[in-house]
Amino acid sequence: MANTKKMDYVLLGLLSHEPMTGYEMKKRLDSSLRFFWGGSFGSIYPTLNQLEQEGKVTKENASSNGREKISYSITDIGREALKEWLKKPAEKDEIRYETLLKLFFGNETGFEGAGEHIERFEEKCKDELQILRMFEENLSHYLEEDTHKYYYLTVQFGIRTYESYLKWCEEAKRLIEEWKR
Amino acid sequence: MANTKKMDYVLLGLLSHEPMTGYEMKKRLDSSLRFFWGGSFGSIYPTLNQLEQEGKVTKENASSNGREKISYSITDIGREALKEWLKKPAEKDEIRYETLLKLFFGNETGFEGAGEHIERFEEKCKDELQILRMFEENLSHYLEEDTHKYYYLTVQFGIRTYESYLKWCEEAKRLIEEWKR
DNA sequence: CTTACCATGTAAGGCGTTACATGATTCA
DNA sequence: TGAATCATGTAACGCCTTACATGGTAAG
Repeated sequence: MANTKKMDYVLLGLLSHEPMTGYEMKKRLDSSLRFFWGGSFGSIYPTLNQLEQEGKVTKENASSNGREKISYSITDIGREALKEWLKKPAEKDEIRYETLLKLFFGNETGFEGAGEHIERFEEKCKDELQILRMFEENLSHYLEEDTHKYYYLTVQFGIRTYESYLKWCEEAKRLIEEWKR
Repeated sequence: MANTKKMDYVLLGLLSHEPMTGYEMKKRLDSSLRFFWGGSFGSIYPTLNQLEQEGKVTKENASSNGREKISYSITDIGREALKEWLKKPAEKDEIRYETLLKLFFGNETGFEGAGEHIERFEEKCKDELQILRMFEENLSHYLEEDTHKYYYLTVQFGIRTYESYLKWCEEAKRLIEEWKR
């Protein structure tokens, strides 16, 4: 149950904001949602067809100049299904950090190796934080729109998180130096 | 590549600390590693057999009083494979938070619904934080042992993270109250 | 004219959970 | 005596990524 697919709700959610193509949905997953969710074309397109058969979305040919393009819109049935799901408590919040895994078993490679993992992680965090701060800045100009408010909350979450990751990096590096001696 | 299975390295890593049974490995996954990694019996036992066939672990019958029990130990080949993997940069650090997903699409259910998700999340965080602080307290008495040092770093990571989550919860609730008016 | 991007889709295969199956021991 | 825990394992099934396949347009 906790491991059932969520892609249908993700797509319905995106379409609840505005009609768009599958390609555009992928872009949203890679930008706005990238911090806490993901997905590939291989799961987007089949799910969209399934949603159409269930009457939760409608297709509309939006091709222009011979470039194939399908615009999807959410239906009342789809919106109801989305709302129903949204009302239920979140089932699973999980993190999977290979960095922490490698750190946990760090004894095999020693403090040197552990330090390298932390430094690489630190760089990644700085990059992500920069992206999130950009989102924050952009969003701050459009906070009147309600959908942006929710987006803003998730961006704040990300910023807080990465900031605390960076603080941990400092502390961890300090501890390791201490242990090296 | 980033999505190849890691279970073999997880099990090798656990066995690099000391020999143990598959059942015990599952318990470690559910305690020490629970914050950043997971796994079920359905993936542990088959992987252990695979590792044995690859010569990376050895089995030893450790049954007592008719209770079936198999103790696994890591071999030199296994330790080499583990080290090799540990030296490589982490490929994927990802979070999947259904809570944030539901929050992101919060416009469909409004501030009330969003607030409820945040409060449930807050409770979960408090529980997790309490567990982590217990680990921290226990570990602090045994920090001379090197393996515990690495464990300690990951616990610190968890504590920092949940603390910042809780701060975000406060801020998010405050913002929502403001927006409600 | 070539690279990047827009755009849709399928097929294969791996990974991992859930559920099932079995049985012993410990503790209340 | 019943529940919880120890202990191992398999089978079915679902989900998702990767890779492949195709073709148009825009920009440099």
